[in-house]
Amino acid sequence: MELDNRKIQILTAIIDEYVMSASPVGSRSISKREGFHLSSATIRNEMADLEELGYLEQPHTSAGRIPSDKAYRMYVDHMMHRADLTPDEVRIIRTHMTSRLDEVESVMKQTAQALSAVTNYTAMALPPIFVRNRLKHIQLVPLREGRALVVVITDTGFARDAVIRIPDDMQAEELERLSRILTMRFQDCRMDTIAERIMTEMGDELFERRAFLNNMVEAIERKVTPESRTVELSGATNMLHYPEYADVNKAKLFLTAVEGKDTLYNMLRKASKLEFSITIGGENESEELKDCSVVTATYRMGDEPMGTFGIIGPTRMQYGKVLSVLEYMQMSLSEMLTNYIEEEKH
Amino acid sequence: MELDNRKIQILTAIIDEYVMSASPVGSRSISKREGFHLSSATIRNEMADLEELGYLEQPHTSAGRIPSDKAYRMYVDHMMHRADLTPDEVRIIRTHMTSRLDEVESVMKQTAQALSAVTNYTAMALPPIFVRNRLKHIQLVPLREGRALVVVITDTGFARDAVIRIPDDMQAEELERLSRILTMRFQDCRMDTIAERIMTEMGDELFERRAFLNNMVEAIERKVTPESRTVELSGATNMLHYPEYADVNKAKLFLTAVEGKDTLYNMLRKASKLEFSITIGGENESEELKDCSVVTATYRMGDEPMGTFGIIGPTRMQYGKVLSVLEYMQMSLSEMLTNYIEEEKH
DNA sequence: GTTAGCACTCAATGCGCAGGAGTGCTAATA
DNA sequence: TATTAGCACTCCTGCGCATTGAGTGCTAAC
Repeated sequence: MELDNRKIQILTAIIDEYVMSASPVGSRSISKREGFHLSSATIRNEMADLEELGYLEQPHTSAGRIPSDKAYRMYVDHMMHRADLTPDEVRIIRTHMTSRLDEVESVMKQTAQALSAVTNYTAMALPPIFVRNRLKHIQLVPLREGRALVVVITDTGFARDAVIRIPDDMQAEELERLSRILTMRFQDCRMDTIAERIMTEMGDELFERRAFLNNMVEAIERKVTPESRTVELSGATNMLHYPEYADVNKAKLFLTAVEGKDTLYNMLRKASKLEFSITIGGENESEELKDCSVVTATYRMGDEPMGTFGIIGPTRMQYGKVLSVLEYMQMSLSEMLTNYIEEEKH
Repeated sequence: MELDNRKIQILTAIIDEYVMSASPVGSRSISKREGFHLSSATIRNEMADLEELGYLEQPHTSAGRIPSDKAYRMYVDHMMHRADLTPDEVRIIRTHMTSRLDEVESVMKQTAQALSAVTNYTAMALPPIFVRNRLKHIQLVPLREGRALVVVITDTGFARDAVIRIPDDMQAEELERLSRILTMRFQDCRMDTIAERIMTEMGDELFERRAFLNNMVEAIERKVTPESRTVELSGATNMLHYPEYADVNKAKLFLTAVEGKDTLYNMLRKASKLEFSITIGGENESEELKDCSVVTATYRMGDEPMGTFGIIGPTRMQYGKVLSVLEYMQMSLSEMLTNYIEEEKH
């Protein structure tokens, strides 16, 4: 026995129905559907087959059927069609995205908010990761006795800075000279290796300034690495609308899992290797998300993937719609960011 | 009839009991308590009086009594005693507070985390508000053709920065000169007035650079004002442990109120005028928090109040413990921050 | 003023029963 | 041979009802 055309049609109908209603689908409701000219008995036979094949499950004997993870997998791989965004949905996204581009963190926050508002699921977003960026410019600015500002600028046009201590005898000219040397020597060096390279390559040369160098390098590293594992999260409570989470304990498990953002961070980092990813129910590594699905997309600056965002919802999810929304958002984010660096680079 | 000593003793006992058990307190359980040598009948009479006075409520005729908001108010104002922190609690707080002081946002995040971990309620924290700080230094750093970084440093030692566009013909020397002039002229000027003052006092003088000035001033304003209304939130799901929120709809209301951080932001801003504040149940302005209590504390840098943090819990809250925890945290934060500026100022 | 005793109230719990949605199987039908 | 009508069966769901027990208020005695 195998999955013929009619079985696929029926399976699709069951998934559609279940996604809408959240309750087990009976044979009668399918046979009454537009486009099916089969009696409920025939559907029943087919459903029994689909169950045997592992695409359907029965909560108990006298209930209808619900799709299994395997069914959703089949659905997203072969049966699903994208659902274009309505003008309304586009409008919702647009009204959320108001931040200026140079405030990346807040852009990502708004991305998450827009996604959760438009999908009614939980949304998350990873800010751009700078470690793979390259150094464009480094500048030390004297502030006052004993303090200076160190500013690094990446090839993607973003700046990070930190106030650092400097030796009392260090003058403006020396800082200026150092800025020039560091910029010249370490331009195009990747941000994640710069700290080490500065110390090994300059440590001996500037032996008497070693402590200062160390200081500076540490400050840069702190600002550039995603130390805090930031994940912008929005709409966690959206999940409480769905009958899957009518039970407080279920809700607690889910909310606790997303509140401790480590799980999400790891998932997104893993997904950042892929343009899009869909993880269904039991495919999730995290125990608490075994009856959720996670859909992610990765945005780029130019050719370089920079960060990932996505949504979490019940396995019973509107995959088509969600994918379209993510695709739209990926496109506009990537475009915005890419234009930004093009402009930066002239 | 008035509140004599015995009534107060009984009321305290009922509150203690109810805070522990979350279920209506009967006369028997009080009469059996250590220290009471009264029969349940006597307690019943007293309880009837307390109800008449508005300190107790009865969910239904054959249930015990629960304390009213008025009772809690009385309790925190007159009956409560602080509960010293256990070494364990101090340790929990310490292990959470690991961030460097110059990364204020992450310090506040950790403050909220520590508070929620140690109290098992929901915690929130407002980062320092810079508008009342004074300018110490302003620096324009040339980045490359058409761009510069503007950095402002406050008397409290914190730096904010933004990338701005500059006219193509603007050279490094001009930026340096401008930095010196701006710093000299507007040093000690309050951050919330600086934008306006720069425009009125320099606008004519630097007529040909007016557009640029405007640009710069706007960028500063964006970074300095708490536009994003950031509230660090932690442990929202802690509330789901309490029987008050066994119903998903209750939970949803609470979590939604807390997720849209505006309510919290406003509450904290209002509370920032007070060293400590306790708001009980119906005293809350926000409808969704009418059966929560909010306890806040304000931390300072030197003499200046800088921000506020606090916890939200069910009205049935361990007020004594919570106040002690907040007091401890207020002290250590204020101390840390004050030392920080002392050091900055030499 | 305090307490023992008692009748009363009312939410919570458990049980049984009817209703209904849905199934699988069989036999008839096209 | 595939489809379908029919039917017995399963099992969740909701409802009504009686039972239980914690707690009360009141009265009368101490």
